[in-house]
Amino acid sequence: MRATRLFFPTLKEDPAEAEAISHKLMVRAGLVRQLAAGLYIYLPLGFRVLRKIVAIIRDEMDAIGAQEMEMPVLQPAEIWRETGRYDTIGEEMFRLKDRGGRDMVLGMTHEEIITWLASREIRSYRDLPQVWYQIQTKLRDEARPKSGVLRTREFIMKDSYSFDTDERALEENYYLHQKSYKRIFERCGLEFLMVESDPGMMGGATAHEFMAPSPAGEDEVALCSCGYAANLELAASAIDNPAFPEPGLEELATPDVRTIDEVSSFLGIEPALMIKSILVMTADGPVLAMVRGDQELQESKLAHLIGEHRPARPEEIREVTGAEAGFIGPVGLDIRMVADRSLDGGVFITGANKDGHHVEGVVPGKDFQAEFVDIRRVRAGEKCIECNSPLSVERVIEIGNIFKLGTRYSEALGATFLDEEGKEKPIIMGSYGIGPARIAAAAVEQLSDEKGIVWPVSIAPFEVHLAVLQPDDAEVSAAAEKLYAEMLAAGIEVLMDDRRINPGVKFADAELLGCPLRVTVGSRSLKEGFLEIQVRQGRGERKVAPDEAVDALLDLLIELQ
RNA sequence: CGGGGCGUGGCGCAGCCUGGUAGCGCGCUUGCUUUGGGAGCAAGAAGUCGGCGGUUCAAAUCCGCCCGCCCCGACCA
Repeated sequence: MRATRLFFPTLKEDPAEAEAISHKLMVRAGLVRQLAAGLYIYLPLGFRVLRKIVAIIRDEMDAIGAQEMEMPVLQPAEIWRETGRYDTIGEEMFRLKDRGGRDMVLGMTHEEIITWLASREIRSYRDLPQVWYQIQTKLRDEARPKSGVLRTREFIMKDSYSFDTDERALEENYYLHQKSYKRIFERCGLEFLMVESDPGMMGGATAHEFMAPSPAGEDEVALCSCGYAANLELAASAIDNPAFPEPGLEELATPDVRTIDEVSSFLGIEPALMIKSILVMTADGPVLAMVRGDQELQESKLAHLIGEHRPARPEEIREVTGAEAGFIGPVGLDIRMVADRSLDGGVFITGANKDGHHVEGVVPGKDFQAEFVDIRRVRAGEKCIECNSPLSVERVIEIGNIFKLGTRYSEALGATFLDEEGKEKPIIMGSYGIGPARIAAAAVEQLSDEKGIVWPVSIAPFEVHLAVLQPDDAEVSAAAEKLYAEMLAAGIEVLMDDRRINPGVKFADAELLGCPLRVTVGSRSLKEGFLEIQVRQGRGERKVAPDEAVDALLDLLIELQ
């Protein structure tokens, strides 16, 4: 490709609306343009990257025997009602009516459709196992699109679904996907982790996420040197007990001190000796959630236990506890109570449910009854539950996930098969997703430098950037054209910058675009009989004779793989 | 959905407080020069100042409503 014919509008300055590195660079390098919140146009260079990523995914999916198909984006609401998700998902799903007034939705995922298909076509255990996949656009009316292409309302996604006769076979497919995903992310040149994850609305039993470490990520994971790795949504840890005082209920006047910080410094005690009480409302009434004063509540863990909930409003807090938020506690309350395990067996200070007062000497399990479960948020430095080493916490971009769905969808949609004994059974399913745009953004986040993007060879828009410094100089032009033709013949993907612009601009654009190798053809070095090859990553440079350039490039490309 | 910020040629911004002929840098066009790290000179094109309404002799500027975009939080297969 010649730069004079390629549409790649580069920008000298960062776009005002961009915050994340990948967002800034992808816009500046002319890869994408934003149409509206969470909607992006992929320009030629961006689309080339996306296609390469998709090709790698397709290659690896095919390699584990998955079969690609294409499914409608527009779907009848009826099928989503059958699994119950039409009602549970809410505003995140785009909904519309067709001309006949029928309720339709725009697909945000395809469990319903694929299971519908399986329910009609799979009859016998002889038809199984099957693994079907699609690489298609999904639509979600995100509450908050952000960070460029990292969270958008429309995005392509590879989704695969496995259908098996039993848990063992599902286990096999799950494992195959794990291996396949690892190969995909390795081939894409990413640093990544596999962590335990919360199955969430997928409603499955086991789930893992593939995460690319990056400060631009939205998720956090807890990691241990022993290999323990989990999304903070469900990560667990061990924490030490403080030295507890004597038990024995005693009311304390704590006028105008409400927060944990205020109370602990007012009383001269450490926050770990307090109980933090949070009142939330569920469909079944109020629930008091409690963690130690120095800890934070992990909402997703609580949600697992009590279902959908929201923080109580001030007047609700008053009604339930008789006090304002700063003075509430478990003692004497007759509502559902959920306490973090770290509270079991200690002696604490907490709100007295009386304005201006706290109560000390509170023994959980004795002075109040509660369900003791893990509902606190893991923090760096706490101990691993597997090996007791200190945990680290890292910010990550979710680039893929795998779920064991079980029979959640097959039962709802009647996807069954007859086993060897002629008995009807629900198909055991798994669901596996990868976001190509997130792979691209994660690569930019992880590998860019102050000059621009540094693409891995496997997903670079072009492998070689051929900078022709003096396109009007007959000798330079001839040498460049010859090299260009040789590269094409050798199967090298090359972008030849033949624009009549200053060398400085050419170099800056080359570094911004981030192709792995740059070849410079200029009159100065040509007179001395050489060309320069620069490796984008690290920017090491070497001189080669024009005749040896293609071989040198091929060698370097292999080296960089 | 709650909180905050922003909206002025293609891009990045100033001007708004204190109302009075719309400005800067980059980019773009033409010409000449330059040609190994974002060139110089000259001449030019390009803006309903997000929208609607109000106040005023006069609104980019003041007031109200709305829309859009970004950030934090909630949410998130």
